[in-house]
Amino acid sequence: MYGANSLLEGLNPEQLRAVTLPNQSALILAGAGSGKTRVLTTRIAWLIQTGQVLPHGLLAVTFTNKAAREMLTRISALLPINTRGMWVGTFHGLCNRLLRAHFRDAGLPQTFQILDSADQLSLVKRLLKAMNVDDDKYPPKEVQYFINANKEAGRRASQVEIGTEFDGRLVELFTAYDAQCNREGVVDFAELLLRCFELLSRNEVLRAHYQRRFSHILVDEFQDTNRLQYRWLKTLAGQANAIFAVGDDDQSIYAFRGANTRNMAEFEREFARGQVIKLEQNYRSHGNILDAANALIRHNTARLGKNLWTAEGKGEALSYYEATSDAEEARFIVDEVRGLKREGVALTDVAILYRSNAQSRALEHALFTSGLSYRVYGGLRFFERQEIKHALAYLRLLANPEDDNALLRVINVPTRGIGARSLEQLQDVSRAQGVSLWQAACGTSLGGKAGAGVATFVRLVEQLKAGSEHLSLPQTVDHIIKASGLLAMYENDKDGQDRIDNLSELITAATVFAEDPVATLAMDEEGNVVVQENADPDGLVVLNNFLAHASLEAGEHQAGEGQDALQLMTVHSAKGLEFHTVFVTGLEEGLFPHENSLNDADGTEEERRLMYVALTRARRRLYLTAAQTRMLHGQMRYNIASRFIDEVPSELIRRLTPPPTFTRGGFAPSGNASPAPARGGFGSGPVTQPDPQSPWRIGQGVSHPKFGYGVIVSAEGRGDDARLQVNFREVGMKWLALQYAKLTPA
DNA sequence: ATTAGTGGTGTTTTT
DNA sequence: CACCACTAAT
Repeated sequence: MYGANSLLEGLNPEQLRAVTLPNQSALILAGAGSGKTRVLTTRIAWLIQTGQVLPHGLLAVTFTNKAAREMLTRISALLPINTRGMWVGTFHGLCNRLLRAHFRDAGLPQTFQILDSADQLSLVKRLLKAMNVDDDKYPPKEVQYFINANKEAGRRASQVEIGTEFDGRLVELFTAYDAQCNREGVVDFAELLLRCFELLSRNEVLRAHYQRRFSHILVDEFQDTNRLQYRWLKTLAGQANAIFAVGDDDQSIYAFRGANTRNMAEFEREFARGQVIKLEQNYRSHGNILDAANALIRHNTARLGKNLWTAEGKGEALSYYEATSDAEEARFIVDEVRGLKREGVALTDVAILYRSNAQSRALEHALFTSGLSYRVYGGLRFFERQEIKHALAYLRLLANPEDDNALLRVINVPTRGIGARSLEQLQDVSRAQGVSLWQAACGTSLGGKAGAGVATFVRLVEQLKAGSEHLSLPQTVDHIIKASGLLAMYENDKDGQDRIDNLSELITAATVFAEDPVATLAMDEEGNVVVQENADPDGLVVLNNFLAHASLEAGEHQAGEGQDALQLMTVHSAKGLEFHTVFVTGLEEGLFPHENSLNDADGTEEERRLMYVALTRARRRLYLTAAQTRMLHGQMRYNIASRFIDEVPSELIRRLTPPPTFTRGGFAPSGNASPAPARGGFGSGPVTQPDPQSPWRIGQGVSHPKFGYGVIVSAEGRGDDARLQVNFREVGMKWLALQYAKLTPA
C-alpha cells in the first residue's frame, strides 16, 4: 500500500518490526533517543491507515501532559485525520474523563473537584486537628504518604493489613480522610485512579463497553507505571485487546511515587509472552556521550539489559569542571554559555539541569546578572501561586460549595473579620450536625461580630454565583476576581502588581481554555464524545473542566514561551527532552546522588538512572559540574565530587578544573561574593567555639579505616564530646565521635 | 481580630 | 533560608 510505505520509510528494522507488529501485546524496550515517540506515533498512524482500527478505538496513555500533546501533534503530522475520537492523555487525565462521564456510577457528585498535593496535605492537617491526633507522632506528610501509597497499591483503608497499633491509627485516619473527601465531593490524584479502576472492575456493563471500544491500547513510559495503573490497564484490556507498551527500565525515576519496574517483567510474562523488541540504536547523541551513559548505567544490577549504540562519530569529550563554590560553578556556566552563543548555538537548545529545584537560585542569580535570558521550568507553577489558588477557590465554591478546603482558603480573604475563633465555632457546628462548613455557615446564625462576617461571606458567594450566570468562562473568572475583592486587596498591596498580572493571566488562560473545543465537548453515558449544544446553560460543565485542568496541569503554561532562552530544570522534568548542550550541575555526594537515597541500594540505583537520564539528554556537548562548597539550609556545606563522575571512564572526560588552591583548611573559597569568615575549629554555630589547636577543620579531607575517604562537613561539641559529621565517598554521611573514631587527616 | 515578631524545624524528585 | 506555628502587642 502506497501510503503505508511512505509512513514506514526510514525506520530501522527493529522500529519497523515494532510499528507493524500484528494485533497482539508487545513490550518495546526503547533506549534513550532510540525513536520511541516516533515508533509510538507511527504505530498509531499505521494501524489507522491500514484500516485495522478507527481513531475511536485507540487509547494512548502517557505520564505527562506535555507528552500527550506531543503525541497528538505528531500523529496529526503523519495523518490528515481528525484525532478527536482517540483518547490520548495521562493516566490521571483519562481517569478524570471517565469519572466525569460516569460520575453517578462512580458515586461522585457531578461537580467533584480534584485536590492537588498541597490541598490534600491541608485536608490531612485539618483532619489531624479535628481528631485530636498528635502530629509529632503522626506527621501530616507521612499520613499523606501512607494514604497515597496504599491507594496506589490498589488498597482501600479496609484492605490495609494492620500490624501494629501505630498502623491501626493510620488506618483510622485513612478511613476518616476518605469519608471527609466523600462528604466534600473531592478526590485526590491517587483517588482518581483508584476510583476509576473500581468503577471499571465493578461495573460490568461499562467495562464491556470500553473493552469493546478500545481494541488498541498504547502505553508510553511504561517503566513509570505503578501497581494500580498496571491493574487499570489490565482491566481495560480484558482478554482480547492488545497493549503496546513502550518503556526503558534504565529511565525509571519515579519509584518514589510508586512506580514499579517489576511491572515490565510481569507484563512480559502476562501479556507480551516473549514478544519483546529492543530499540538500541540511538539517533540523538554522539558516541562519547553514549559511551559515558552506558558505562555509568552498567553499575546498576537490576536491569533488563540493553546497550545503546550510534552510527555517528565519537564527537567531543565530556567536560568536567569542579568549582570552589556554587556561585563559581554558576559563573563558569555563564562563561561557557556565552561562548556557545557566539558559536551560534540557540539558547533554547542549551539546558542546565540540577537534582533539586532549590539549586536553581544560585544559577538564576548568575544568569540574571549576566543578562542572558533564561527560563526556569518547574518550581512554583502557575496554578499553584497563592493568588491563583485564591481565585480558583472562589470558582470552586461556585461549582461545589461543599468543598471545605476551598471555603477555608478564602473565607477570610480579603479579611472580613473571621478569625480563628469564628472558624472554630463554624467547625463545631459542622461537626455536630454532620454538614459541610458551607451549610454550617448558611444555616446557623452565629452571634455578634463573627456572625456578621460569616453572613457577609455567604452573601458574597451567593452574589458571585448569581452574578456569573449566563457569563462565559473567562467572564466568570474576571467577575469573581473583581467582585470577591481579591483584585482590590492586591491593588492595596504595594508589591501586589505581580499577583495582579497573574490574575489577569488567569483570565487569559480561561479564554484559551474556553476556545479549545475539547473543553466544550462532553460525553454521553456510554462514553462517546458528543458535541453539546445547549447542555451547559449555566456554564457549570466548562467551569468544572477548567478547574480539573488547573489541578491536573498545574502549570505548563508559563510566560516567555517563544523566546530564545536558556532552559533550567530538574533532571526529572528533562526526561523526554533533548538539547544540543547539557550542563549537569551539582554533581556532589549528598546532592546527586541525594543523601536521602543513599541508605538502600535501590535508592542509589534510582539516582544512577536519574544521572543516566541527565547524560542522555545531550546531543553534542555535555558538561558535568560540581561545587566544593554550597549554601544549603542557610549554611555552608562542603561536598566531595559525586561518585557518578568516577563511574564515567576518565578517557571520555576532559578535566577543566585548575588544581584546588586554598579551599581546604577551613577557609571559604575565593570567588565567593560573600566570603565566610575563616573557621578555626569545629562547626560554625554559636554553641561551638573554634579551637585553633585542633587539626580538624570543616572541609578537611579525612580517611577512616572502614569507611575510606571523606570530608568533614560539620561538627558539634568539644573535647571528649566532639562529634564530626563526615561525608564519605563510599558510604555517605556519618556522624563520628572523635574520641573513638580512628580518623587520620588525608 | 490582626499583625508583627519569634523560635523551632526541616527540605528530592511530581502526576 | 524559608516556612510553619505560636505568642505578644496593637
